[in-house]
Amino acid sequence: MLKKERHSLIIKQVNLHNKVLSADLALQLNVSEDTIRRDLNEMDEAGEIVKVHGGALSRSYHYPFKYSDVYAADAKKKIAHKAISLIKDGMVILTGGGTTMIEMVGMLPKTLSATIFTISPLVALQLADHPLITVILIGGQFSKNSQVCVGPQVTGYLNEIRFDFCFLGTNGISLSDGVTDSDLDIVQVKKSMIRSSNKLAVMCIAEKLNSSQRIRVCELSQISCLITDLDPTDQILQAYSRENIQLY
Amino acid sequence: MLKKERHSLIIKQVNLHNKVLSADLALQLNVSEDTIRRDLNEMDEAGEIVKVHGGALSRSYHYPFKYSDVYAADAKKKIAHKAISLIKDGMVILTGGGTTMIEMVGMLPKTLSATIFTISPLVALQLADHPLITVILIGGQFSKNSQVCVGPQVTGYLNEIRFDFCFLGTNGISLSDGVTDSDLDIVQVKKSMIRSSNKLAVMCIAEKLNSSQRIRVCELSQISCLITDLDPTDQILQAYSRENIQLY
DNA sequence: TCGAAACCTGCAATAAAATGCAATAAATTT
DNA sequence: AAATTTATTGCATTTTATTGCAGGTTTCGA
Repeated sequence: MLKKERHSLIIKQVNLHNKVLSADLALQLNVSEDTIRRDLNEMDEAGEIVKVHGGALSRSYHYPFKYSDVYAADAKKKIAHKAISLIKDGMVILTGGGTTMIEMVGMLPKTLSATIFTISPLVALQLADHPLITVILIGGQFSKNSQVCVGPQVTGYLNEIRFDFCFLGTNGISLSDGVTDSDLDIVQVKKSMIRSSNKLAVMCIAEKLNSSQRIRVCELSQISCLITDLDPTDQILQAYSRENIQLY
Repeated sequence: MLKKERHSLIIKQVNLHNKVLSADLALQLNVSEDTIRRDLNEMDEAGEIVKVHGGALSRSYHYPFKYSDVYAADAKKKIAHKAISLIKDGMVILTGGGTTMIEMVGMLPKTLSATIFTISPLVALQLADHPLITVILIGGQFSKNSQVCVGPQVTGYLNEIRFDFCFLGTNGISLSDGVTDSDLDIVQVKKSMIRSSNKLAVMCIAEKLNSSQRIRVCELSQISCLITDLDPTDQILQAYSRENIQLY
């Protein structure tokens, strides 16, 4: 039994059950628990699973989305705060998902009246106690990774409507590649979202600036506003300003 | 049971009910209350929940609570458990919202493969870590009261598809009025859901049996299965059995 | 204020992990 | 092909983690 072979079997197990016990794996794969532990540690290093005492968990299981966002929470709050200033009474807005977005809608003033279309169930739920905002959840296949709706149902639906403003979070933005993402389904939806909106605001924490993912979402020229946790006068941002992007 | 696994389960409970009691968790997860307390303390440290005397609260929603208000999840668990036994591999299922429903999908065995359409964002989210179930969230206007999607978008969409089974919770069911509800938007959606499904399973806790709300959802004759927390042989249920309803 | 319930602390039993080491298996070089 | 290096594995030992329990203390709600 090759090590790689073992690893792929372990991944399968983890994906299927969301958890594995070292002892079980040792028995199944007919190696010592020490070997399994070493395997799990390597796979944890590689980010494939999360090693815990006694075994391992799938990443999605270990970090229940809602609270994984202690990460860079301050930055996201700052961004959310700036984003809100762009929203005016009566606007029809389209939003993606992500912790920053959830943070943002949670901070919307109770006196603001607007219509928000979203592909994110969490965004909708967050708005459940807002008195004046009408929420339309755009349905489709639910992507378990990103916890938003994707697929042809979503893109087809988006074709029929025009929005004032589209708010998107991103994991990659750079001068050379524009806005990029790692999941093809998401990218297709984001492209539709951008196409259907008059203006596009991209929200990005500073550390993701000038980094790229695999798949292109859009060019810099399509962005109206770039919202980061940095000061708009920050050196790093000036190159984006030259692309006709309004900085916040 | 892995410690982190327990933590994940606890977070789910907290998100679902906004609060948990240590004693309940100890029973459910089959560990001592001391262990639960240690878990809750750690999770509080990590910022995932808020520990309070007697249990824990969700971070986003921590109001003080008394010992007196214990949520009656037991009945709902029983119902959920019975409902699951109706679901077979490969089925295409439609579900409404409500805590019982969320409880149910959370308990679905990881080896079950099925397609679940739902109007409830919470149901979709609850299924995010299920390896084999395809989730389609049906979009539309998000109803803030009931936390599900309603409106013409939903009913229109439902017209196009046929489902094997529809699962609905209800607040009112009686011999004279059939299934009833208090929210017109919801009722319209429920009617569509029933029309699009071959079979209808209604889930109802015992105390709601033989009670009526304002607006009619459907006749008893349209119900295939009635799932309660009572024993199917219970006296109260026999009248329903005479209506050709299968009792669970 | 009182009694019950929940809490905390330290302790012991058990289980899992880390570490160092030797044996074997693969890969690489000569 | 032989020799050398490197990687992998299992085992023994030590260290750490997890858990339940006993006890004394605090908190809660009536």
